[in-house]
Amino acid sequence: MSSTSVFQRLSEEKQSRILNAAVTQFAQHGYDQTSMNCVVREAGISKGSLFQYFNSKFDLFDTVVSYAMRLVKSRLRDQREATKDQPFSLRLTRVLETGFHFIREHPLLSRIYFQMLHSGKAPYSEGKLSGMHRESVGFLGRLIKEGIERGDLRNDLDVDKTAFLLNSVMLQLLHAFYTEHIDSGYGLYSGGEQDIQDWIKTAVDVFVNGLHSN
Amino acid sequence: MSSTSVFQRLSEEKQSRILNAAVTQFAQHGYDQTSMNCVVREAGISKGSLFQYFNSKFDLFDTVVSYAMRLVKSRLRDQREATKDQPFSLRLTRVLETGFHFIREHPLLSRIYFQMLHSGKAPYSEGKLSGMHRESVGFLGRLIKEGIERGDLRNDLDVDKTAFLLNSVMLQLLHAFYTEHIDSGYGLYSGGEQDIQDWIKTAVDVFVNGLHSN
DNA sequence: GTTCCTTATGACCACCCGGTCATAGTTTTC
DNA sequence: GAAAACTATGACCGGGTGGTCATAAGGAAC
Repeated sequence: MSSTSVFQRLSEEKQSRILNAAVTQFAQHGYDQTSMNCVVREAGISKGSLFQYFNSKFDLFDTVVSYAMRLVKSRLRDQREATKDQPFSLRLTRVLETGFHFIREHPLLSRIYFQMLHSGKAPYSEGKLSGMHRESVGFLGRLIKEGIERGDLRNDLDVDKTAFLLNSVMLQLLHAFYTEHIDSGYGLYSGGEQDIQDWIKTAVDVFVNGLHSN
Repeated sequence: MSSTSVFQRLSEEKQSRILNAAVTQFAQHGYDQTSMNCVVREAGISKGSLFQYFNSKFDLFDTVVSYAMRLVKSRLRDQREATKDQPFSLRLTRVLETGFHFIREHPLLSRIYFQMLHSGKAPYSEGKLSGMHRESVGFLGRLIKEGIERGDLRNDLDVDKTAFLLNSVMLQLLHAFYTEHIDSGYGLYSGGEQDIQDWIKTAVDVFVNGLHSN
C-alpha cells in the first residue's frame, strides 16, 4: 500500500483535523521549527499514528504544499480565462486582486508558500523551488506577451525580464499584505478592501505609465 | 566588564577568525540551523570560550548583523552623496550597481541580511525588522522625492508607495543575483558584469518609461 | 616561588527532536 | 466466536541542541 493510503482511508473529519493541525504549525513556526510532537498534540492523535499516515516530516509538509499549490493554480487559471479579451492593465489588476483575495481566504497556506520561496532551500530542492518560481513568472510573461500582440504594450519589451520585475512587485505586495514587518507601516498589512484597491491602482499605474514626467 | 570586552581584548587575528566562522555558518545554514558547536569547531576554539565572548547565540548573531548593516549603510550614503546632482534614472542605476557590487564583495553578509528580512521573524522582533525595511524604502523615497522636485518624475506620484514598489524590485533582483532558485534561469544568478548591466538597464527603463505603447 | 587574576577547556546538563516498534485495541471475514 | 487483518498508542532510541561550570593553564607582580 502506498504511503498515504492509510491516511486516505480515514474519515473526512479526521483527515482535515490532521491537515489543519499541520498547516497551522508549519505556517506559524516554519518547516524546521515545526515539531511533529506539536502537530500530534494539536491534531489529537498519537505520534505513531501520524508516522503511519506520513513517512516523514517532509512527506507531511509536501502533502500540505501540494494541496496549496493546486488551489492557487486553479484560481489563476480561471482568472486568465475569464479576462482573455480584456486590456493588459485590467488583466493585471485582476491578477493582483485574485492574489490578495486568495491570501485573505487562505492566510496560513499563503504563509507556508512564502516561507518556502524565501527561506533558504529547506526543505525543498533548488530545482523544485526554481520550477515554482518559473511558473509564476511564466504566467505573467504570457499576459505581457498577449498585451504586446494586442498593441497594449511596447513591442520592444524583453518579455522575460519584464515578467520577472512584475512578479517581484506582486510577490512583495502580497507578502506585505500579511507580514507586518514587510509592510512596515505602508498600509497593506491587514489592510481593508480600499487600501488594497489603492495599492493595486498605484502599482498598475506605475508599471503601465512609468515614472517619468510628461 | 561588559559582555564583549573579553572578546575585544583578543588579538585581531583571533577575533576575525571567530567572526568569519560565525558569518560562514549563519549564511550557510540560517540562524536556527546554525549550531554553536559547528561555529566553535570552525573557529578552532573551545565552546566555553565562545560563550565567554558572547552571552548567547543571539548575541553572536546580532554582532555579525550589526557589522553588516554598518557596512551597507555607509556604502549607500556615499553613493547618494556622490550623485547628488544627477538625474533620477542615473541615480537609480547607480544604486542598483552599488547593490550588486556589495553582494559580490560580501556574498555571505548579504545572504544573512536577506535571510533575516524574509525568513519569518526569527531571531529579530517584528519591530527591528520593520525598521530595517523602512530605512531601505525611505532611502529610495528620498531619491524619488528629489526626482519629482527636479522635474524628472511625475509630480502626481505617491512617493511612499512608489518607493515601496521600487524597493521590491531592487530586493528581488539582488536576491536573484546570489540565489539560484529565485533567479530560476533568468540570467542573474552569478551573472557577469554584462548580465547585471542588462538587467539594470531593463529595470530602470521599465520603471521610468512604463510598459504602455507610444 | 607564591599569589592572584584573567582566559581556555571540554565533559556535562536538561531538553527536545524525528522516528521506531512491541503491544493493545478494533474491525472484518468466514 | 475464533482467526486474521488493520489501526492506534506512547515509551523508547540515538543524537543534537544551547548553555554551564569545575578545573587547568598562562602570565604579571612582588
